[in-house]
Amino acid sequence: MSTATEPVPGTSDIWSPEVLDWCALEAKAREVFSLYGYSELRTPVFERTDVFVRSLGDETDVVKKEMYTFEDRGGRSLTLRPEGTAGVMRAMAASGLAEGDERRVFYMGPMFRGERPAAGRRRQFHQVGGEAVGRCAPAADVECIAMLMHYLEAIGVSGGKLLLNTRGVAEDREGVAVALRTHFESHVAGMCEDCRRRFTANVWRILDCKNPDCQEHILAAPHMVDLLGDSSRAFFKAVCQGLEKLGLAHEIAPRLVRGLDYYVHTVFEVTHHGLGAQDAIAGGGRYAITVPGSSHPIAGVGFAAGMERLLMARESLGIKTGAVAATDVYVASLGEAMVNDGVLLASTLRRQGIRVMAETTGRSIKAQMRTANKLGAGIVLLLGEQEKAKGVVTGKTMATGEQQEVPLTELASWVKARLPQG
RNA sequence: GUGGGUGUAGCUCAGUUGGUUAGAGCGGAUGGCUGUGGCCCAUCAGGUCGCGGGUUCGAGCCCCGUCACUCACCCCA
Repeated sequence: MSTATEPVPGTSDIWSPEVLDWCALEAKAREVFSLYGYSELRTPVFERTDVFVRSLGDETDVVKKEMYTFEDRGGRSLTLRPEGTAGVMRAMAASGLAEGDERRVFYMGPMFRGERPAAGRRRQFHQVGGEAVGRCAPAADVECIAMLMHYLEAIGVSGGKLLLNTRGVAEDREGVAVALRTHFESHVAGMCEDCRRRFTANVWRILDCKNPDCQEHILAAPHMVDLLGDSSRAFFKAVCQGLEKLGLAHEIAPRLVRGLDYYVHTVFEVTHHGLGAQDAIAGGGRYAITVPGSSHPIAGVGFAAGMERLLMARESLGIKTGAVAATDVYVASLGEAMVNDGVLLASTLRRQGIRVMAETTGRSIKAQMRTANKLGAGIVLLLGEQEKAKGVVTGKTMATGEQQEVPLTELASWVKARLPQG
């Protein structure tokens, strides 16, 4: 409510039980990705700025206006990672990736972009992604996409639409650019300001423009696939065939180019209805990235999925992790003098693997019972002067209301026998 | 960065054409005779009406600014 206690715009506090949904996404990621030979990699949350500028391309929106960049005390320019791939490639180069070596890693964690927040868009958001480097082959792309679709299925996100396109090999790009410029040359004057700039800076991106004034010319533009050389076309065709072989439905999206410059060949996106205007839940493609300080480009294919959006998709499908009771057992201490005995009792039971909360103030028994009920405790253990004198506690099963005196020596097994899972 | 919507109790929201002590539901605390939860009843706590100016005899209601949230554009996860 108060401005001072509000988290910074575009960031948020994630409380239980929502955290349980996050844990479920993370657990499934580790489970599914390991089936494909991927291992987890944790890279720093910030990198030297040029790691991103060089990898993503300095004409991209991310680099131009969305990065959180700052100087450290030594005057180095550092940047909070706006995506995961660049850092992963830097780590690959740092660890010494041998020629011909193949590596598969996955990651998950926060990313940062200084954009205006909206539905499904935060300044700190979270991605789970995977990268397979060292092989440039259509089957590698197919497997990467297959793994992503497998993951979506595993977390219950059905109904996603896979969009596919190709950007071809680097050698073809100049030819494509020339063809696109030729097409747009006569129309560019009547197009939007961004497109006029893109025309000289990065023609490809014109295809991405959503401005209605530009649509007519964009729709008339030649399709990417038709402008590419034979080898690029063959690669793309092989990817499509591979997906068909696995029964993975996909739709060719001729104008899908994606926002980052490092992509070559295959690019893809998975969209999902019912998320609001930001309907992409995952995206990726094949890339060739030369990290600063390294002479060879690293070839790979990867994807990233937005965890917030996966959660939104799941919610729109009615999937929700149920709230879990805060505790199984509540120790009610009758009177302040009994509190320490109650705390000791709780401590003992926890060593037996039982979830216990103990009264700390010795309020009225009524108040304690209300608390126990609210916490969802299945069992309440009452500890008063009477019980202490006899070496027992009064155990009450909340669902039935029945209660009995239980000797301390038998307490752990008595409780365990009455817990949900035994 | 641009535009729209919103901002009243911990939460969800009422609040009449500006009018005096700002309300409800939920939640919370306590109690309903000796040491017992849920249902019910009662009492209590809790609000600088986002913040700052202005208009007015008088502002939660009107005006301006500002901050925040939210949605959309741009772009993407």
